[in-house]
Amino acid sequence: MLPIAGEDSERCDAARNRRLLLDAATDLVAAVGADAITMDAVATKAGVGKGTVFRRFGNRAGLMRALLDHTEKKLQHSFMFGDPPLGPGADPIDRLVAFGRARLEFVNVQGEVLRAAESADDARYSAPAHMVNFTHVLSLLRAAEVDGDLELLAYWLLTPLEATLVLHQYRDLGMPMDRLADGWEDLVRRATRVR
Amino acid sequence: MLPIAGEDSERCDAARNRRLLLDAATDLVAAVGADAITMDAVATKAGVGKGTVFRRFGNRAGLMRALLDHTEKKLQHSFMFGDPPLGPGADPIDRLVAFGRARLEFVNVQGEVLRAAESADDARYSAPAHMVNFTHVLSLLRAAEVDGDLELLAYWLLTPLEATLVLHQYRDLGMPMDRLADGWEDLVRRATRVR
DNA sequence: CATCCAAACGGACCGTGGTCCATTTATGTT
DNA sequence: AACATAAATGGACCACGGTCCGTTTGGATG
Repeated sequence: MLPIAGEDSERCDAARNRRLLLDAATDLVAAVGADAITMDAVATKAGVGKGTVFRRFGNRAGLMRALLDHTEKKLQHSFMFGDPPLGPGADPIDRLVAFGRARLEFVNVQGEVLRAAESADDARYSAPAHMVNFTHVLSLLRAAEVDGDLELLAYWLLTPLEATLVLHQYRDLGMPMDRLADGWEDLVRRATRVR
Repeated sequence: MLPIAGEDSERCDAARNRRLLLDAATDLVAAVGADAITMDAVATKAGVGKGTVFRRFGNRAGLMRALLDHTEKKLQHSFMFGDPPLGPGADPIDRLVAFGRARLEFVNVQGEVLRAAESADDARYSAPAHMVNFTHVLSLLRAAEVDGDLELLAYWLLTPLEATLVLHQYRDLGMPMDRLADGWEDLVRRATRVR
């Protein structure tokens, strides 16, 4: 059998279990919060063995990433193909600002899961989701003809949007999201001002 | 007995065990690297029970923080009382730049331990060491009469110096430290340019 | 339908971080 | 010196992430 190009053919029982696991995980997140979830609990709730969870998702962070996948893809689609100012057509710097605001909103909603997904220790900055964001920011910086070390700048413009930091500022320090968003816009405009 | 004000009186056996543990941990870090160290191993090597390790340092990150304490204090002393451009006397922005360079050098040397100390999940940005750096950066920004949301700016200027990111850029991506340092200086000068 | 095997499965098992509490010990008081 | 007590100790214990491997199963082939 020839698998359709790019399609990840998965045995049907495997696919069914993936769904069971994602549904179970979603329920548990809603019930007790992402931080309190154990892999055992997910497996049990889905009615499969623990080994299956790890075979599917690799580790805890992988499961969290999978939970975010759908939403993350939607966001990616928005800034790649959606309407301005997020999507193509608007001024690159305005798009960048819109990206940051959208990302902050994302963190505001999916915060806990996002933080759990980011805590992959090793592969935090090489995770696909981060790479997509990085590439996007970098290309916007280039399009805006900003000068300087744009790769580094792209990395550093993304760090203020990381869930761990944002959640700390928002929840522990009580900084409103608006403040973070406005501050980020200000940072972007300063950092990208052509010399 | 009245403990001397501010002095943390510690029973002498406790103090002795603290030293034993720190020495053991230092040796182990040198021998196998910070990432490979287990709390059991430290306890055993020091000849004490595991409970003692946790009583002293709270958790793994706490032990790592304790390992860094001496060096970290020296760095703090340098930028608070040392010679310019790191210490007082120089232009605030120049001091800020010097701070970043010194910090990057610190990460370059103590990278692994620093990363292990930062991964405190919850209390990463409220750790004393981070607070000191934050306060310092904030006061420099104020001294330079930079405008804008200086608190946020202080947070965001510190994130490029975090061990996890720096180690990724340096080791995984092969970015030389000089590049990071120069890039950071550039970022600082842009972000602090008075409107 | 019978055969075959790569893929998937599940749960026992392991290592490690962290907790608990009965026991020991340092130190100030009488 | 004997006592009192708060602090310190240590190691059994627990929970959770992650691995391993003998067993089961989907589904392609003849």
